[in-house]
Amino acid sequence: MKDENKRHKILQAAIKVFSEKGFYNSRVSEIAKEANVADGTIYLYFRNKDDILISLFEEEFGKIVKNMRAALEKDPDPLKKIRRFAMTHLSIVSKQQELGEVMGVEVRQSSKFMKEYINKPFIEYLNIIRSVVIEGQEKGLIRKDLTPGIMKRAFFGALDEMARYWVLSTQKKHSIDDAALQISDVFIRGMMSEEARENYPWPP
Amino acid sequence: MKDENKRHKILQAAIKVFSEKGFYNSRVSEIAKEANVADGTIYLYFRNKDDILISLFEEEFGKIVKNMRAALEKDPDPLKKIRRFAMTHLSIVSKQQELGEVMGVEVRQSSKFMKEYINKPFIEYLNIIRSVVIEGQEKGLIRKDLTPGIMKRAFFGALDEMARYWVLSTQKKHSIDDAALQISDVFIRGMMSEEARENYPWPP
Amino acid sequence: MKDENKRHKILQAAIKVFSEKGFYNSRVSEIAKEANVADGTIYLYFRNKDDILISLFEEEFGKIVKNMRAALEKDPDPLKKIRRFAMTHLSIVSKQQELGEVMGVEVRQSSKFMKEYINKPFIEYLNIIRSVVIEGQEKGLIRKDLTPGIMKRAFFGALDEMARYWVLSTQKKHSIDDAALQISDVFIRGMMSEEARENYPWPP
Amino acid sequence: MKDENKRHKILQAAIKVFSEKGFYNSRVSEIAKEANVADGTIYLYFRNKDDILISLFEEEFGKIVKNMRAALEKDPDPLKKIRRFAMTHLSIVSKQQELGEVMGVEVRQSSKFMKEYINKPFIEYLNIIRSVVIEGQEKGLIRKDLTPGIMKRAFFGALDEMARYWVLSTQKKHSIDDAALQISDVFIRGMMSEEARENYPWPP
DNA sequence: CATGAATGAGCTTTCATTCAT
DNA sequence: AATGAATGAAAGCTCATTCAT
Repeated sequence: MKDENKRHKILQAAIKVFSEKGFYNSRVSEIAKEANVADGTIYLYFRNKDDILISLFEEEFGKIVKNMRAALEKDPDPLKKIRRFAMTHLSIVSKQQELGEVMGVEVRQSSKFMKEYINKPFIEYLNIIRSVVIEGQEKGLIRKDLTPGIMKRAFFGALDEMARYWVLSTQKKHSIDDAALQISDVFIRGMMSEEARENYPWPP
Repeated sequence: MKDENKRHKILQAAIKVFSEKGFYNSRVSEIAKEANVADGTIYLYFRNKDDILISLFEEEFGKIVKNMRAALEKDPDPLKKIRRFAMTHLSIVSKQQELGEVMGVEVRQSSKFMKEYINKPFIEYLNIIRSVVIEGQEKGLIRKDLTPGIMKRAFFGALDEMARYWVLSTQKKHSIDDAALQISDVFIRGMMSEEARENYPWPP
Repeated sequence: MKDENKRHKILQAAIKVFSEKGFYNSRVSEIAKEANVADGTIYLYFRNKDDILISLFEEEFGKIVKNMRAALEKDPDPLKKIRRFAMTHLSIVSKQQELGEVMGVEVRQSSKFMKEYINKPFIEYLNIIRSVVIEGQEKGLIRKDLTPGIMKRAFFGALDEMARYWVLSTQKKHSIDDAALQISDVFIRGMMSEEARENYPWPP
Repeated sequence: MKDENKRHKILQAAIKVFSEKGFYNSRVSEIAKEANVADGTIYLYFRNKDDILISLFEEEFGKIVKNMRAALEKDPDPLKKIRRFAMTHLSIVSKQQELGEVMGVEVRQSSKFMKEYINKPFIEYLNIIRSVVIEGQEKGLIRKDLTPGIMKRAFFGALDEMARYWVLSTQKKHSIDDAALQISDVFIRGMMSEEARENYPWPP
């Protein structure tokens, strides 16, 4: 198993095939064909079909988590971080549509057993939002009566549903950036503390 | 009618089985067993396995849409309608956990062909939110720079992600009502127009 | 699973196919074809391919054990029982050549796990010989310094090797009855006690 | 010779692996691993997997035949030769358990095509017994009404079944030497001519 | 209308064998 | 000569669907 490159080729092929047909309607042989390898070769790099999806999440989602963290470091302001999260998230999805499709569509489908595996990086991703919310609360910018654990899911859910729509719809009605701005704007205003609203008006 | 009753029994069985194992990991024979009918009987009422899921959505979702419309009519105030939507949505999900699970988990998984069928009642459901947002904008309560089509998805997505978490998690950390209140509160404050904020303070 | 007859048909087909190609070189689809059923039908009656072989042994060998016991009851004399065992054994094998082939050839090949299952009726069969030897010893006809557990295997092995040769060879050099007589004769004379040799001359 | 040495290493590995799992449940890659060579290397020394087993028999069985012949030469007396055959056979099996296991278990399993190859040295081995029987008959020690071809199979079968039991059973009930003595003793007494019994009493 | 045994297409996965290095 | 990654044919098994009863 010299060829780390081949593993990557298979994962890329899997993203494409899964995004087109969904996990359960995808055939291992289609992935092999798309990756220009023999069916058997897949099994040199992955234990089984499930393992392809799991690896996809662990590795690709891992990268995304890393990139997101890097993107947010630029902004010291938690409120701006929220906006940036939205922009970055939807930009990732729009740039890697197929990956986005697999993420958004497939995360929820697999058997509950698989969900455990998949959830790890996913929860990590969600917790980026949670950290920002907590940071905002500590700095007095976000209302303390809001539960960070609820906010992280609400915000992610809002973006994710939007992304799914955008990715699946053939004619893109709304600009994806516009959606990111509107959604983050609503969340920021909605979560802002009273003091912040006076001293630190939004939009900046 | 004996007929209609058996069809219903099958659909109820399908909800249970799909919610436990997911569509692709459910066997037609399991649904038959759960419904206390023979495998073949299923095919007297449904064209095929896909048709069971499609019918599930059309019929069960249809009821939900109807109930939601009825629930919102009680409130003339668009902002309160938003809160009520959240409360009702999460209450439906928590009361009919299995159906909620199927809705949340399965809507997104099936082949794109099926999605079209499933989408119809789903879009209708989303458009309830859209109408409320438009109504709010017309009454000057909601900012006019927000796109109703984006808001409907963002709000639904926020609630849905929360519902999914709540439904799948074994130990329910957050009260589902609390989540509904916080999420709707953030959206209402976030979407409110400047004038409304002065004349019509939130929470009421 | 109404049709007990169909199960039997499959087992008969399996005997034929296994005897021709050996267990590992037999295809489930070949058995299905030979039995005039669909591939899937096999799995309504048997858990898997292994289960076919296991069932074959449990059921067919069971019958043989029963028949052998019945055959031996006719003779009160242990020495004559030994001869009859040989005659009956080789006659079973020669009449049901294919079954004999599967028995002789396949018993020893399967994984050690399977062997346990298969061994049960086999040991039972061997123990028929053991009982006869013990009976002979009690009656003073067979030397007491011979271990019944060794004799049972030696005698069975002698017959079995002969049967295997006879079954596999295309041109049958030796008459199978002649072989049965010679082998049992050698064992009887060889195991006889000194007193028996005087009072109870062999052949009778 | 480096070459011949590697070939030998592979055969030794094959004996080990085949004896543990059986031919069909053994993987070529396992043999390669056990022999510390690459998978592909095996195919420099053997045509295919079947060829490994065939070579095993031809070469290892060949040695055994040679050793057995040498062992028997020490005894001029055919009856003693029979006893020595039993002792030597079971001692070989007990000393080279793994090889014995492969011999006993695998000889009979492979496809009929393979059997032809395997049978050659096997028949040769059997014919050692045959020669002894004939020699015994010529010297008037063994009854002339016994067919040497039947006796060779019966005697070998008796020993082989014992060996198989001894090799496969984890707790060895019977001493292997004791078994060899008892079995050969029964055969010798059983085959002895009347005159020999008087002039040449057994045991010597 | 209802049944459930039977079907067989089609899937994932394995593994003996090859061949570029 | 030696390697071991790559191959792809082939097999066991599943399960949606049918249809004789």
